Amino acid sequence: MNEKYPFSEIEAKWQKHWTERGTFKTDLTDIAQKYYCLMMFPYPSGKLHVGHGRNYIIGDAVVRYKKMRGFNVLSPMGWDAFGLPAENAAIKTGTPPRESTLNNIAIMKEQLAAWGCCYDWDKEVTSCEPEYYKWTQWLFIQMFNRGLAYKKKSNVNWCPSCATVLANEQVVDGQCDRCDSVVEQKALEQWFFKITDYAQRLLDDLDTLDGWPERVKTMQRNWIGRSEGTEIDFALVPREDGVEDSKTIVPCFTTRVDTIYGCTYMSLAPEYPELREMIAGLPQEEAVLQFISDSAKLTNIDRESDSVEKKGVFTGRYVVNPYTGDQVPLWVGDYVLMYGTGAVMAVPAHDTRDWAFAKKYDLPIKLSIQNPDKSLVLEEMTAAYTEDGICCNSGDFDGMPNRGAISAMVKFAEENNFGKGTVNFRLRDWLISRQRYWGAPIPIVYCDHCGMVPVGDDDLPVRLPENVEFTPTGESPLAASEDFMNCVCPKCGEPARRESDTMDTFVDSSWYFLRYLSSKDSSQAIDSAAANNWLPVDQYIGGIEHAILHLLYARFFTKVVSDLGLIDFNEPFSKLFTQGMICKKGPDGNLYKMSKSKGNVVSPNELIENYGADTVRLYTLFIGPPEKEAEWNDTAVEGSYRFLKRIWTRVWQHTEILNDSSLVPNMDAMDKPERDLFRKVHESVQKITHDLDGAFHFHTAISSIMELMNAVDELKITGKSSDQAKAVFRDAMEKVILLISPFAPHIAEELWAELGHEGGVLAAEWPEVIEAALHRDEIQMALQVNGKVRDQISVPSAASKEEIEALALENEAVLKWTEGKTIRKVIVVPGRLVNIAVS
RNA sequence: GCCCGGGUGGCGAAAUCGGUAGACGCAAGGGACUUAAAAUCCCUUUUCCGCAAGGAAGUGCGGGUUCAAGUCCCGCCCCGGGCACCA
Repeated sequence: MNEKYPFSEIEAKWQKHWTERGTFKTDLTDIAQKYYCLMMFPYPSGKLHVGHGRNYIIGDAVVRYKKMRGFNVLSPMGWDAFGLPAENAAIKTGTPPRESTLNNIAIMKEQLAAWGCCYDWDKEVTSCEPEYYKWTQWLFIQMFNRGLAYKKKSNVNWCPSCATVLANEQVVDGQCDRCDSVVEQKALEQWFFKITDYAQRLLDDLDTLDGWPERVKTMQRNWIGRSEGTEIDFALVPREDGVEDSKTIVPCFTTRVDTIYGCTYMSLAPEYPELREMIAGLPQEEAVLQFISDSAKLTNIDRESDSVEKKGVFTGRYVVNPYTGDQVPLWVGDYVLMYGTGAVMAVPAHDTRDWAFAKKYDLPIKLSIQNPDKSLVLEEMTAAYTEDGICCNSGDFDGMPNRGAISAMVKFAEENNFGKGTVNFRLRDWLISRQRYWGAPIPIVYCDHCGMVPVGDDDLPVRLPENVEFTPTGESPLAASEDFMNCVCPKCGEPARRESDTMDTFVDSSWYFLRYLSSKDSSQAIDSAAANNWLPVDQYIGGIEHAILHLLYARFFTKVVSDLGLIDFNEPFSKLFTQGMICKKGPDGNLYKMSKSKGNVVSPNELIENYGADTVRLYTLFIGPPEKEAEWNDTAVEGSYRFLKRIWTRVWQHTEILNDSSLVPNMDAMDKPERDLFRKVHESVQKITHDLDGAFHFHTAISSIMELMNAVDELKITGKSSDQAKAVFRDAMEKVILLISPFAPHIAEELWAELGHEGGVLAAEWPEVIEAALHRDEIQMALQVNGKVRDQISVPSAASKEEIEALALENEAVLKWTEGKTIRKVIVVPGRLVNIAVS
């Protein structure tokens, strides 16, 4: 053994060892104690930085810990390889997306290995490879056949100058990031997945996810946004010029039907399908058309925002409030989005936004809820009254408490056939088509005779053609490839055209965790038996930024695949851990999440070279609570290095003692310092095990190991120490090595072998707590007077509350601070403190 | 704007159930060892008053509950994540 800590040597040695022995290859048939640990697979963006590393290091530490606890752990890895950046790079540099992506994968794989992060690479998936996307396409077809994939018109960001669809990321302050033209909203035929059919199940099943962070479940609940309300049909008043409308009913959804007698106008979304027809030829037409095109330049966030002033325009048309028979004006409002029915009734007296809108455009306001002391006077109101109260001006419903009136009003609507009680969700269907090249082609064929036809199973995959022009031309890149577009109809065999859109990359990542179990199986998408054995995933680990979209889509896919009968579970991930991001100050001095574009990335390569992977791992885990964001500090890395070196040196100094297996600790033979260290060992084991099994608090686990090492050093062991002292020291050092091994595996393996153990640290058992070792004869307690600590006393651990109180009351400091005062109360908290309240 | 988090020393942070605020580490200062440096080891390190003993204040801000509040309640301020085509 070398006095110096030769990290490069031992890290290379053990990484090779793990690979050669297949330590992380998982036998899928052994499911008695299975543990599926999954880290969100990365997008191959280039080089990994230390911010990415947090995810994999946390995962690897969990994998190693669970292995030591005897689990058969599955830890696979893959690549979310389709996406916008590779396509943008191709436009810029000319390197085909496939080439740059595969390059990046090779680099990132090496980096993972250099970190000591180990996976079962036999099960690797790469979403841009035909072997994978064939089955993404197959799943699309299953959904199409079940009516879960459908087409409809929808708005997209459109750059009129580039003649191309833009991703939200490419729109900066309402302008195209390439040419600065003002971006518009343009309605195009798009593919959707009917996730709204699953809204209720996605909501209900959140209650079963006990292993998910509460905040993620809350975010999903709010995103799904279930609300109970009423759908009411307002009849469109016929035009005076006799032109007939194709639709004469304007349905709207409201959660506040109790206010409907105060409805004084109605607003439509600018995208309302029949809007143009409704106003054609009216004097208001020009103004409305102008308004529609102005609204198309606003983002949804601005349109929904309460801080941006809402605009609207009168259509010239009226609708009838079916409760009152009154005609109310029909407006268009930019705050109304084309979701749900695309129409909202407006009650200015009882809705803040309607109040502001009515005041701005001088629309009538009508009171329909009176407050409990009946003191509301419309003329004196300065804001909408949104509290509960009593219905007024509401016909037969007058005098009813407004909440109670809702069911009566719904009943009335149902009896008179103009409305019904219904449930509305905020969740919208998932738009999955992209007018881009670098994605899985949507496997649909358009035939003049047969219409829309899914590609047959035998003809899958629909391969992405190479040699495609990526530069924007106004069409999907695939549409320009005649070889790709021309095909024959799977049904009638006549010449047909392919769908030229590709799928959202979220589709690829919504089922990869199912594919790992049979990634090489060319006969089916999912091996049902293997999936049923291994899923749900026991532990999913990834960034909080995926709290809603990815996790919701993965849950949706799992339910669909379950409905297809391919799996017998409903939720993909039993436990979820969301880690915080690593941030660092950028060149401008501000703190940002680590990313290439902010110029604040720290590469692991140099750090690993200078300090070793174990140091980088230890520091990454030590930086702070893993669920919170953390700021990277280059100089603090040194501390982790020093600690590992210290462990190394201690073993090097005492190899003789540490190799003497005849030294066995015996609690009866220990003197006080030995007994204290022995207790500390077991307190540490208890604390660290708790940290790893609970909240994944690696940072406090590592602190505990540091404290334990401080305690070990206090024993000041030498060759002349007693056998009992040596035995306790030896026991403590073995525990230190085992406890640190999930975090710093290379040095742990090396030292474990140095101590004469065979079979590797992963095969060693995780230390068990000896309860008796935790016992103390005396405990320290604080003495407080009026909540301020005035002294510390040591009391026998078996002392009763009365005995402790008596000891406290005769304490000198207590006497001093209570002198001349009246003792009101004495509170004894065993094991902690005594508080004496005086006045 | 809406939804979800967060705010504790010079810095990263700890405090598991309302019970001794600042564990552990970084940085800084002092010292030992050394021809010297590195490495290592020891000491100090929330702020203010004090030679000291000791005392007072203190967990973003303002209020409240309690014997006791970083922790619970009400109202603000600031920072981060998400907002459906970045992944």
